[in-house]
Amino acid sequence: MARPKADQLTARELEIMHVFWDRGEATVGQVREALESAGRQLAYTTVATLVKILADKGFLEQVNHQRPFVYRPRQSYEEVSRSLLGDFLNRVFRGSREQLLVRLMEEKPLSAKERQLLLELLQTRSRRKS
Amino acid sequence: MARPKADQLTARELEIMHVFWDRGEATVGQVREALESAGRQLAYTTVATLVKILADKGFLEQVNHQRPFVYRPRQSYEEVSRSLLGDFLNRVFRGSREQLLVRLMEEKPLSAKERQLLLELLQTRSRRKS
DNA sequence: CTCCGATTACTAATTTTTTAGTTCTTGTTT
DNA sequence: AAACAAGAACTAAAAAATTAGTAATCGGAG
Repeated sequence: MARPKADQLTARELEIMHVFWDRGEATVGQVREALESAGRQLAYTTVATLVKILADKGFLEQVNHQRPFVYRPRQSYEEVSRSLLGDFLNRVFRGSREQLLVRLMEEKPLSAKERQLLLELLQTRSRRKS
Repeated sequence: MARPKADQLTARELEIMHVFWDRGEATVGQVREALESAGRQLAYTTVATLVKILADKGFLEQVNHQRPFVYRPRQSYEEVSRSLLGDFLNRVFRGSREQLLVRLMEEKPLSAKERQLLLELLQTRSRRKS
């Protein structure tokens, strides 16, 4: 038997998607430039290939018919990152948010902003004590 | 050019590692059984291949010389999960713990235990106000 | 209208991943 | 000692991932 299909965003695909989530829409050339500014240098055709794959997988859609084709995300950053996080949580921490939280927090102390957010989460996301 | 090397734990490798982290050490046969009980059915040789790869990558080490060989983790769950989380945080959330927290919490309300943990984190992990 | 440059489509090469079969070893049983 | 069975090592094969070259196309410059 061989490797089975699995339709997830890979590391490189995610880098591409970040460009689209930042800009809303872009051409292959613009993506290539953006990646270059961010320090990742890829050939134009490489980026084009990735964009095509992402379109095939349903993460991007073409919005015009004139040449240079413009693409935009079909799924929001919120949706995709939530889904990726869910997978990751299961794969690495077997679904334990607690475990994840412990690991997440043991690196650096909380910033003021993070502290603020946690306080807020504690209030809004906790089960009401009826 | 071709695909470059990247030495990370894959999904399947991680499943194997979980068995070792649970038991401390095990033979290939024991790993195969454990996976079967957990619902994943893999041929003996498949598991053997994975174990070999993990040993090559430095995640497992052989502890004896009699057959059947016994292996144990060389890196703790804490270390590996922290490292994986760090990568994930960068790749998906570009390092923003806040973003991750928001996504993590918007699924389900906090359990009592999680609530407790957060309270504790707020106290111990916050910067002291000097 | 033809050629040019940009862009898109097609092809390709290489490594990894996932899965498992085949062969080789080695200790045990008759 | 011969063969048997369990396990380890070697081989294999298909799909995915990553990277990019080459070929086709299309709109505009001359």
